[in-house]
Amino acid sequence: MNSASSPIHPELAELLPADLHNFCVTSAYGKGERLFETGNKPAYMFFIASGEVVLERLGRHGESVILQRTRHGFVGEASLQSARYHCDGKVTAPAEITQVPIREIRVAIATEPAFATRWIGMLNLELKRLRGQCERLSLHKVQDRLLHLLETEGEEERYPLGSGLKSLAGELGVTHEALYRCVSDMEKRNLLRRDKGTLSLVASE
Amino acid sequence: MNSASSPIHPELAELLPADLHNFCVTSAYGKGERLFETGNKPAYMFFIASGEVVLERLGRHGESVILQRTRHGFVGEASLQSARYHCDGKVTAPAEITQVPIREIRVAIATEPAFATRWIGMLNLELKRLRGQCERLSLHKVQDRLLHLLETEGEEERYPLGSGLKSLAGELGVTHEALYRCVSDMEKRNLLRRDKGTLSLVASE
DNA sequence: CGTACTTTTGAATCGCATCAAATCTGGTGG
DNA sequence: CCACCAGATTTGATGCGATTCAAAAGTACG
Repeated sequence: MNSASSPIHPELAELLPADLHNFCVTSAYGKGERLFETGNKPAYMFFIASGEVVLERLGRHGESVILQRTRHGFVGEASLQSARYHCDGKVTAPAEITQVPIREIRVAIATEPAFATRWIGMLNLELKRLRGQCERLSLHKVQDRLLHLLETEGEEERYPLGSGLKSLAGELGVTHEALYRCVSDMEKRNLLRRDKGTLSLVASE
Repeated sequence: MNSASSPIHPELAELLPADLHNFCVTSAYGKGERLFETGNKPAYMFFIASGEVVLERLGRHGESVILQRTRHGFVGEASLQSARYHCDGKVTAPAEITQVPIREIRVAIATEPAFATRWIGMLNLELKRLRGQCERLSLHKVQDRLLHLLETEGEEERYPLGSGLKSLAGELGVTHEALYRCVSDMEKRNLLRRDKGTLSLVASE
């Protein structure tokens, strides 16, 4: 389903050194495609320009756990030096994705200190995001988790739903039923608005 | 309470370039001491050689959330390029800690590619650990979280308790009462052993 | 010895998971 | 264009498990 290559995303162009641009291949991906699977040997790093990708791990009983939902930026950064993927990368909404060969990234890090510093900056941001997610998951009520998400990840207290509330439920670590009920409760109490594909907090006072 | 400096931990010595060793200061810290506080400007990176340190963030209602418990390795790696700390670093068990000036680390990353690569490797490990923690926190039952912890973080299915079950409860995102009950249940059912300061799984078949 | 903290147990309550089923939706092929 | 299907959405009922509040017993430390 991949289409022809095209110019890379400006943010990616700014992060990568110029001599890496030639190794980039940008393609369109359809919903349901896999970027990689658990156990495979990582060969490419994937930059999401648009659409949505989730990192998913399967528990021993087949339940899926959403480790990360990305609509923008790299997924699987941690696989730079790994021998195998430790989760699956699945496209959940039609996406524009640029693949960059990991080997070349490693070389660039070892030869271009400025790039290494930028890469570290990216990892630091991801660490903070993950710490935030842990903090969120240690809240006990669905509403608290949802508010925390809107406050910390939302822009202007608005948060885009990639592929519906169901996938958001996975990210919040609750069942979709619980999230549906929570959202409709909060709408009734006029705390939350839901417009097509976006959740937003209603300004209180 | 800090005592005189001493030779740095071999693992740290291996990570850092030789010319950074002179900037390291190793001291003993007592329980309750703070390495840093939310809002402060990061000046040092802290390497825990022994003891225990937690990263803690206070919710708006004063509840504390444990973001990370470290008994070995760096804490607050993500603050390398941050203007401010976004959580508190608290010593929870008497510790040997080496402080390294952040400025020098930044310089070293920008001038020694091999060190940058090692640093990135460390960040990648931390990312994986955090993803594991998110996975754990999205389990719904205390017992499942505890088993997951023992299986993924334990060595030989043994896991050292730094400062008691209470702090572990925080890390698992449950109340200490729930954890106490869970542990004693599992002991009764002969699934778990608790020796002074260590939890270990009982081999099943 | 007293104080502060952890550990432990008990009882009541509440929120979420779970199971079930109905409705709605977008997309497919006839 | 319509029938149909797979998936998402929504609502309902029930039970379990964790939170919460309370209190007692154990423990470390000055």
